[in-house]
Amino acid sequence: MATIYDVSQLAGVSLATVSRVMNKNANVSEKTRQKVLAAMAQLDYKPNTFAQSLASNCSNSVGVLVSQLDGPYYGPMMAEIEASLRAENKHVIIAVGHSNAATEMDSVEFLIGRGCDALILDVEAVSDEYLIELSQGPTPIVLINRYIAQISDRCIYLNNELGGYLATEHLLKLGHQEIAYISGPKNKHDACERLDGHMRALAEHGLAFDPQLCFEGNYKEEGGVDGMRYLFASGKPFTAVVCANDQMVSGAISVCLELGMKIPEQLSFVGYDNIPFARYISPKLTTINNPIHEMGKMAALWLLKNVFKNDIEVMSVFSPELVARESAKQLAR
Amino acid sequence: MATIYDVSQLAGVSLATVSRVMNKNANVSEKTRQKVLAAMAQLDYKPNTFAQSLASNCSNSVGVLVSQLDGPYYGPMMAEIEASLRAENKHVIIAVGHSNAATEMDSVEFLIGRGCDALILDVEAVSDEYLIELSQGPTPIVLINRYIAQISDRCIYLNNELGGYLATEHLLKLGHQEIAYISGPKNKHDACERLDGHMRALAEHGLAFDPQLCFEGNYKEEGGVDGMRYLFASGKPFTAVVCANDQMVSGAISVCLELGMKIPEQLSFVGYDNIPFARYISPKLTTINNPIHEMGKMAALWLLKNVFKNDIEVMSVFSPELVARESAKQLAR
DNA sequence: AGAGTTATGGCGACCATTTACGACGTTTCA
DNA sequence: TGAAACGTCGTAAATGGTCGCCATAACTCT
Repeated sequence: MATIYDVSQLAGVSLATVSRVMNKNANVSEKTRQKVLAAMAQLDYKPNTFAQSLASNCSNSVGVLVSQLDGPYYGPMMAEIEASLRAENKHVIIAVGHSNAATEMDSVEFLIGRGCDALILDVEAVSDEYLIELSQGPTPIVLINRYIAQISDRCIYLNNELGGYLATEHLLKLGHQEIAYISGPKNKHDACERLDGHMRALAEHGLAFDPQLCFEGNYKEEGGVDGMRYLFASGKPFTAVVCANDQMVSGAISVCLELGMKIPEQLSFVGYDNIPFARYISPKLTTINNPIHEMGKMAALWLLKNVFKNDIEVMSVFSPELVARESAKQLAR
Repeated sequence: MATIYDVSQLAGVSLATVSRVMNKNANVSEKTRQKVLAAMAQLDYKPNTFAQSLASNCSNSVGVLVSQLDGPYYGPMMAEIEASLRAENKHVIIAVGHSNAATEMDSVEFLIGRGCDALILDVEAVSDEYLIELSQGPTPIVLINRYIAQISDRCIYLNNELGGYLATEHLLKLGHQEIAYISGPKNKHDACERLDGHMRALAEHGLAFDPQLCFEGNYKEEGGVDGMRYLFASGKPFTAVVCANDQMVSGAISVCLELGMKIPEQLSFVGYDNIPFARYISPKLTTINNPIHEMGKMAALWLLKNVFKNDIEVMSVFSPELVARESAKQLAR
């Protein structure tokens, strides 16, 4: 493999000049530039990445830590992150945190130890304090799907509380008064925020929140299954169910269909996330749009601008929006 | 940041000895070992990854190239790859090929150029010859979901032809004779193989393959939607549909449900892949199990064993299996 | 005591970048 | 004409862990 030294020999210039040609931040005459370029082409020269990283202390890599890789949620986000960074020749190193504090911290250490220039974190279990301290370290971080006031400029998130509010408000507008709720795990920030929104919507309409009509699911299909069985077993009446994500809605609906119920005629459902499948399951899900892929893109662009100093414009913030499809229906009187 | 030199000074030994302690492949007396370890702890010494990579010409990273990151298919595979490699302190760099030959080759170059020690490739557009040549290069590769005879030891794949056969055979056993087929893109290997299996099943049962009952979809939900509309418009009679993946089944079924049809009473469906959602959509999908996550794990373990020389046992091969659920039903006479 | 084994040190190669410094040569302007 | 300014390019050192090779020691076993 040809080295920069070989190139300098062939071109008849010094090492420094070859480097100057490659990192076009210094003045080099056009004539020497061409000589060097020709020598590089002739030798099929490719800079040694390891030596570049050592000397410049920059690996051109970004670590991305997500809670999980399976499931419908993170794929679109990863896709956007990869595309945006790849376009600027940065590579993406992935790690999975499994929504566990120890694993999340271990993953952060792992990524930093591997020389990532910056991190994109979607973490749920780790404390605010940890992240604030981390943000003061040498490796820049961006938080996705989480808001911490002290480092708000590094937070790219959706107002989950508002989303939860919109979901329940939609049902209230359709005349529903007895609304059950299948929550995500209470140790996850977004799950709590969504539930808060639900409770605020109830309160603003003068309705009491009934803890017995609230079930803590696991954000997976089984969570919806379990939640639905719990709600039926509770004996409490309800005409609509809000689920904290679409996967749990699909599990919940599958239970109802197995019991021979007609959805949404007998029971209305509202989900959250608007995963790609939401429009293909039956009935088509009414849900809250969660532009997770755009958030991924925004995180990547933020890093390109603020860490890699690219001259890129970063988009503005977004809001949750209701997507009304078929799974929620006007309450029959 | 402390360097290996600082450690050697504090411990009163040479650089070489410190290195020997870290890379426990040489004889070091227990006494010096403890001295060095103590010095490292005292200085909170962390080896510089970049220097390690430069000197050892090994980055402890594996490049993973997949066709896409969104969709339900690759998430589980990535999750297993990440978990298996992470357990051995290897990191995963991702790239997306978009089923396009130029992009795939570019991505391979990108990953190799970044110093990956090995590659896991799920590529569809690139030619066999390219991959054979690549396999002879300095960077080891493993192929997922593709079989090339000349490098069969590096291929981790499922017999797609057999899977296609099993799907159609299941319907034949249920009495169906007029079976439509919604294929994946014909430029993808696995799509062709699955279709081959379908045709073999028909042939073995003395049935002719009718090209008019075959539609080339795009492996996404819309492909199923388009396929279903095409089939209905064709005017040809059919009692069952095989789709080359589950996403297209869900699209196809959604068209039928919109038309007020009863599934599976009026039309049977068999899918392929057994994606997580398959059991939560209504009706629950009868499909071919595609253990893509296990294949990911196997690819990772193969690399750990053959490239990183870990003493790990790699699992054996797998076969496609039919998962009979609700979307296919005995033909009423 | 001599032979064999184990432990350790020294050294150079690996290789692109950055910085400081200086040496030219050319241009510009007083 | 002389000096200052500027563009261009070279030199040299530091960055930092690994690995192989060779040279010493310091043991252990007959």
